[in-house]
Amino acid sequence: MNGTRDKKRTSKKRLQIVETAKDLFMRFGIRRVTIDEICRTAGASKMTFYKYFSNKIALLKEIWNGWLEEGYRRLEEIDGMEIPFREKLAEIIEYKMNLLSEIGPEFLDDVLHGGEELREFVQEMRQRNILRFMKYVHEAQERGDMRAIRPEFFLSVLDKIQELAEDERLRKLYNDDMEFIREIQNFLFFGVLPAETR
Amino acid sequence: MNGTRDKKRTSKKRLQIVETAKDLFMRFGIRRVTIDEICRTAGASKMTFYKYFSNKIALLKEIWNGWLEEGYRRLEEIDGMEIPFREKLAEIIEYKMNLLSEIGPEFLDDVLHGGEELREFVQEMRQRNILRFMKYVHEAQERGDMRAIRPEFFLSVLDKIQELAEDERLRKLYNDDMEFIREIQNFLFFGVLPAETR
DNA sequence: TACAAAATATACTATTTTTGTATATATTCC
DNA sequence: GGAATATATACAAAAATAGTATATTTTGTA
Repeated sequence: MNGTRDKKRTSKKRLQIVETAKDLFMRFGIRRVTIDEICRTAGASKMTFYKYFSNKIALLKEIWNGWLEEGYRRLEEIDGMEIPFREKLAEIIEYKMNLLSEIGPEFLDDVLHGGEELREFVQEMRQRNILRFMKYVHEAQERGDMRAIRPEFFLSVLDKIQELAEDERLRKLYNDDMEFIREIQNFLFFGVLPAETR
Repeated sequence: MNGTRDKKRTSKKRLQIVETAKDLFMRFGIRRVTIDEICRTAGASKMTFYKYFSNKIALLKEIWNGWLEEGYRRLEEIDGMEIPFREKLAEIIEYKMNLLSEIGPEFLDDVLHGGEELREFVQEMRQRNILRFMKYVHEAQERGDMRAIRPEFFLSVLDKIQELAEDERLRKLYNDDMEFIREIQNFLFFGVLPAETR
């Protein structure tokens, strides 16, 4: 009577429910997707759903958590690579922006304007995320890889840049997404001054 | 007391409601979008909505009708162009496929699996559409622009081809949409045999 | 300015959807 | 065969949505 917990977390139907929900949430946001619809699409019965999750929010939290974990793993993976810091930063930004565009604006909207509980959860997760990343930035500065700006400032800048990246009208001014991403990266790395003056 | 009807159909808010609904319907389908949401997004009050439309279906019918009218116009426009018939057909197909991909699968799903009334309406519109197109095909055959296949058969073929075009897995096998569309066009024009044997 | 048309705000009821649970049955897989 | 897992169905409670009534405000224009 040991592996019960583990079995529960890896059951076939459970995984199917999670994957289906992920897909639907990403396409339509959260409020537009009903539990019934998730079950139908996943080919699972409602009872099975409630066996594993107490409600839609619980399921959502698990999905969100999964993304964060994946993000941590990716961060460490990138950090372990034998490339200059600048390229590491570029990798991280690209990863984040791709994830963001996959997740889609509807999803983020619903999370941020959803109920109190969800907003709190996201805030908390964000906080933990930030702490990890701050440590990372600090180490980079110690090594001399980054200018001595305050980590808190850097994080706020990243937030603003993310907002920029989500601006559709802006994005449309570029021929393709890569060009847009590169522009953002270059600005982040070098600022606005031409190379000679630096 | 004359232009009342016209004024009603061209009122600013009315147009805004229609445009907003179009956008939301195309992105999320019909059932996922509430009247309240349309009003909020359009910056109109619910009373204004009900002044112009009796319900969501009525609004939808108007939108659908608009697309059909646009389609007719485009058909005539293409027909009037000074290009070979083959290219006209290519233009028509491209137009249809683009419209279809803009509309999105969620929309079509909801229309087809929606209530009785809506299905009937769509059937009726389709019927009218088909009659017009049949006439077009017939004329082309009279001019010798098309092989003498039966127009009904040709229409069924087009239906099947449209189903093909909507198959995501198939589409993914091509580098880009244009290559995919061209493959379909070529098949439609020339069949499967190589040029020498024709 | 003054009027009529158009739009809004608010509040409310009826309807429909969705949620979450209970119960009895079926399937799967050691 | 038996435990774990999944299902079907039906149902009450809760929540969302639709649609209406009434009173007020904004807007265009004669």
